[in-house]
Amino acid sequence: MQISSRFTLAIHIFACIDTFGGTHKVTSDFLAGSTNVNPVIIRKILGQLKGAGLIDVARGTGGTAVTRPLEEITFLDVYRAVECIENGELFHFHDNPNTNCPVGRNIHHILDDKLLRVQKAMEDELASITLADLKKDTEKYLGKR
Amino acid sequence: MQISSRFTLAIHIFACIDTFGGTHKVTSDFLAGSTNVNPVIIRKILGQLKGAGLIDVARGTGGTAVTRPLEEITFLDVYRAVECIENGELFHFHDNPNTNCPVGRNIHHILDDKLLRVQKAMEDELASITLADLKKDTEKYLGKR
DNA sequence: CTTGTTGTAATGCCAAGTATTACATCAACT
DNA sequence: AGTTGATGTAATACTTGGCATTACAACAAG
Repeated sequence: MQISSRFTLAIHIFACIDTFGGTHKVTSDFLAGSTNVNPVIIRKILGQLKGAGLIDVARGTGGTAVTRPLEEITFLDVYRAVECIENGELFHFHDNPNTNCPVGRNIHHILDDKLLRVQKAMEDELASITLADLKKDTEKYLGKR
Repeated sequence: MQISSRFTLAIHIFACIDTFGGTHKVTSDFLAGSTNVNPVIIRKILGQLKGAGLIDVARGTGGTAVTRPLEEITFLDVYRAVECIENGELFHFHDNPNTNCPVGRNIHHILDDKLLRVQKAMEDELASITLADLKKDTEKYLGKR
């Protein structure tokens, strides 16, 4: 299974705030237009990002802004805000391995640390990318055309 | 979304082959017993592992064996055999970003390399673990009890 | 040719993602 | 104060993918 598009949507949202935050009011409808995704879905994601303290959303009047300096928000922050995996575990384990079988009884002991290592490698890489990097590259590509 | 349990199931299967391959005939029913998963699902996974050239499955008579030395099969090989993600992409992108919006038009250019880096970090870590490691740790834990 | 097994199709169920409609709530502006 | 344009959120529906299950054809060894 792939990681839900909520993550790429959230990043897209930040790119829009970076780009249009100064000139437009960035509303859920505006974002829905840019992403081509339903405004309610956008609002749900905005709610998650807000819940994680990454953005402010102006109720009533509308509009969105980032709360912290862009260098201080990583892709991992965004990923965690938006990806509601149970226990934060990347790998889904089969539920009830047979405890009467020595392998079934121990498979978690055998595997858990390895899976965690893989997950950590991915999360470390996510943590190495910040919204400042995103903004820089967004400007680079928008400048071209 | 989490990575399907097919992956942990496949690893569990290899642990069973390591442990019982010498003494039992490792059939889909046997594996279904150890994993507590339906035999048909097991056979489907066995088919994928076989398709990837990682195991031989004895049709008719039954039983399973690994084709290569364990040091030469990595978790990444198993992951790729079993996880049928389209294009092998870990991240799911929203489908039709608005090409009339400069951000929507460029979001793929902006993001793709970063997402690939994250995916590669994960896959490199998967590639660093072999079935020989799995066997070693399986023996370690089974020895204890 | 019997037996135990694999390969696979058909079907069903459930969870999660996404779309959509509807509406209450809110804050600014007139 | 009322209008207006937003957000927050519930309800509903659709689709997809994972997994379970039944059934049966194909197969290989005895």
